[in-house]
Amino acid sequence: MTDGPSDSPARYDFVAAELRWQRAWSDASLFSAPDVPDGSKPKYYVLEMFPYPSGKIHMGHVRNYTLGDVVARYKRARGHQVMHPMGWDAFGLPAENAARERGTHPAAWTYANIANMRAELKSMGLSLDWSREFATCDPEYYGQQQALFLDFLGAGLVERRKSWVNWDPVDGTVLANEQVIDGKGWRSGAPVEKRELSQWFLAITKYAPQLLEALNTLDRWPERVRTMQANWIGRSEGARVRFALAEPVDGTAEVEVFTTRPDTLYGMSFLAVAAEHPLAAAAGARDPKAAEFIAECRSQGTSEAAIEQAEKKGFDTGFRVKHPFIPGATFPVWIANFVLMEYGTGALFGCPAHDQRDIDFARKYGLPVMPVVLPPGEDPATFDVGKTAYTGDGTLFHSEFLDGLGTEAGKRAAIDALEAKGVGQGVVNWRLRDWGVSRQRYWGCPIPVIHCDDCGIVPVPKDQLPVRLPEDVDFARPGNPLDHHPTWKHVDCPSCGKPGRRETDTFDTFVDSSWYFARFTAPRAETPLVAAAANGWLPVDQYIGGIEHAILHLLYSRFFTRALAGMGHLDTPEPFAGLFTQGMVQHASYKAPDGRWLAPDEVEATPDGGAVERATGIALTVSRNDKMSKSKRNTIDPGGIISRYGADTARWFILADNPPDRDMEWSEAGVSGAHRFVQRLWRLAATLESRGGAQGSEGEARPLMQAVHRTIAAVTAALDSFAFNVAVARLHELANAIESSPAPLEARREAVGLMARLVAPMMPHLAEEIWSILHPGEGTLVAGMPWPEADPALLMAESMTIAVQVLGKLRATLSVPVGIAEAELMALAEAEENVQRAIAGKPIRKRIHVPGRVVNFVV
RNA sequence: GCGGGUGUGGCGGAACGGUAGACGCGGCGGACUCAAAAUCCGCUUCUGGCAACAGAGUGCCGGUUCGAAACCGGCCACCCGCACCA
Repeated sequence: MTDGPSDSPARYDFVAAELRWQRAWSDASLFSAPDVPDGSKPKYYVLEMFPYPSGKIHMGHVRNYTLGDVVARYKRARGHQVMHPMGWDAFGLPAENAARERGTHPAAWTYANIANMRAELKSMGLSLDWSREFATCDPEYYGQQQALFLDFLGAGLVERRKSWVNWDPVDGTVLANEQVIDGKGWRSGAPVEKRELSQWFLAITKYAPQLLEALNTLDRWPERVRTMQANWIGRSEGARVRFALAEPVDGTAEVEVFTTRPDTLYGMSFLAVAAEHPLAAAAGARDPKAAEFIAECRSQGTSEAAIEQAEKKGFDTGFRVKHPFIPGATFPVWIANFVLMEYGTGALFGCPAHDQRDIDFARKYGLPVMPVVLPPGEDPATFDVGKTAYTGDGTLFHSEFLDGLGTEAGKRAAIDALEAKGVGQGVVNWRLRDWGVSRQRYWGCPIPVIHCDDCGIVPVPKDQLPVRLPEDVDFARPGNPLDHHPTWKHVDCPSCGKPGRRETDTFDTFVDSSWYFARFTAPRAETPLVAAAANGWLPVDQYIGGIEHAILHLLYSRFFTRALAGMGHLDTPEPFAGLFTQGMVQHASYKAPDGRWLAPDEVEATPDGGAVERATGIALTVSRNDKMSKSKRNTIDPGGIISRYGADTARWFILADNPPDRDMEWSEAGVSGAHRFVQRLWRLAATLESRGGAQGSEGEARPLMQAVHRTIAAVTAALDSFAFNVAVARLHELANAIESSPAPLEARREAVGLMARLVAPMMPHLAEEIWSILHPGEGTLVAGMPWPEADPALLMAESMTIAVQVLGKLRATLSVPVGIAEAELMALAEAEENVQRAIAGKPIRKRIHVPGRVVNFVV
């Protein structure tokens, strides 16, 4: 048999085909969603986290949008009315960096990037409803966001208070945490200071109980994300305890602490306050050494990681507090760098024996360690702690009226006693802090308020929205361009008409991404949302994005949705009914001995698994599994892959390589393997007629149809459970089965047609191409066809393979008819030569039979 | 530091507590070709053995079970997040 008619092309021309089918889908308007689901079919809203328009799409985008597109196309085929929109998370720091570095305006830079990335996304063949596209930097979007903010204000969900920021004293700007490198400003190199600013906050903590409680209802979210959110919200029961100062300090008579362990009050050996605490300030005013220590804490960086990883340090203020229960006993007040001002009251009492941080601190500064909780089975006369605190439950001792109580009973008794004395009470404390949304930057949504000397803070009237960003801004000067713009901030007070000042802070970009999914349901509306559309489409049925958003973005969006529901904008309290978190895309990175990072195309692999620089032959340090990043130069441009191999190849490789929730490693070899499969499937269809087998008998058709229908069942189950790599494996098996099948032509034609439909969510262009080869001139699009159904009659097997074990070790396998009697099976199994040898004449004590699977003899 | 996760051949991975390694990548051998590419066929966890087969094996140590990659306890390594990166 030859390869087929000599005039048939031997290769699939994916470049022409992909463009052709993208146009056909667009002409048929297959992917546009109605404004409100019309009820003809169940609605399904698929959404991937929208991209930041950095300039080019990266592999993480390709993975994210491929996953979403598989879901969208599959659900459409399963009879859903699908909404699958796309937009741009377009505000943010990089646009300002580009403006400072290259002199391009942030808006021009951003919209040029969007144009480029839109074209790249279109080349992927995604089944998106592009008519709903918007960018968060469109005034039509951020103006509606300003309107929402005014509603938040009206609902009492906005507060203004002071908080600490990273300050670059040379550049005169606030720095993001990522702009602080080793405690220094990334551009100026100057040591970063903490500075206190008045900032806008959204009162997410008012929703803390609901946000925690409702995690139980999110049964299509990954367990780990729910756990992380629950820990982040951090509900803990404990007590607030007011310690009287031995001597009043600046008129203050007491310090309040929060503790989750009021039962251990008798083990107290010190009290510690944060460096930002008023008592610390009072100490600083009295003692230059204290002020020096506070300054040192202030250079520590504002992130929790930086604070907790820093060496534990303290300073004894000389102030003392009285114990609430022990008459006459007083304890020193320290300033400690591990106490967070934002958590609890910014002060804690130290019980070294039963808290690890406290004992580290106590050992370092020679403070007493007094055990008061006796672990089960320990002797009170001998129990002591060394370097490790005992943090578990036990029986209280050395604790007067608490002696003999267990941990829980002790907490209750201590709280009762504190309340009776009027020096404390039981409280629920939350780790969650209010959301600071102020940013001192240009490229963000202006916060729509005006400051007036007489009226105070005045909201911009809704009919004056949007508050547009000025276009003529100067990035040459350091600081916030809005603040030093000559005219923009000078406006009259809307209330009294006297000269006032615009707020020059803009919103955190997380605000932009906290409601975009709702705006997609009515992207052009003159109000932020349209209730009928939002309620019709929300919640998002399947949301897909990176695990790095497990907490902040997802929690902020949940808060926003609840707040919007509370204000009557929509009905659904939760934005995302289903969540899938994808892994990162990684690539090996290559570093030269002189510290240069080399791009993959500058590198040659060596047989021993290493790599050398192609130009010089210098051996390189290869590090596998590095996150793709510009600084390590290990990024692969998806655009190049798509033009060289086609979108289907890129999509197929990304799906085939590994489970989508795990990190994946991009490999050239894997891509070319995927492309081979694309060509092979196409050939299967294109050469069907010429491959012989037309004379095959009807009897040979049945095994092939069984294979096809088993594949339908397996691929359906795999797609339902996000096991896309397994779906790919099953389709490989089916291709193998079709190629080697002697079935007649018609059966093979049917098999290839069904295969095309199964492949369609993953490789949509190839599916159309194959379908059009099999059904020339019909003009039907696979993208509009229903999902194939597996025929139960073809799923039944005639025989099965049973594993035969002796003592759990495999000794033989048996192929038996499906309906075989147990006794007959046991006899056959026992008669096997290998089984007999393993039994070695010993009596069989037990026979275990797992139907359809295994027989195990216990001797 | 705190919180969360992951770990299976040379590589990516598959496996309702029931035949570990499906499927693919890579490699080796062969066919076709003047040759190459493309394509096709075979082998490919490790050790011993011509083979039949036997032993070992899912990060490490221990446990539960007739049977553990999966369940439990204790470790190790790596990855993600930590509130102004998006």
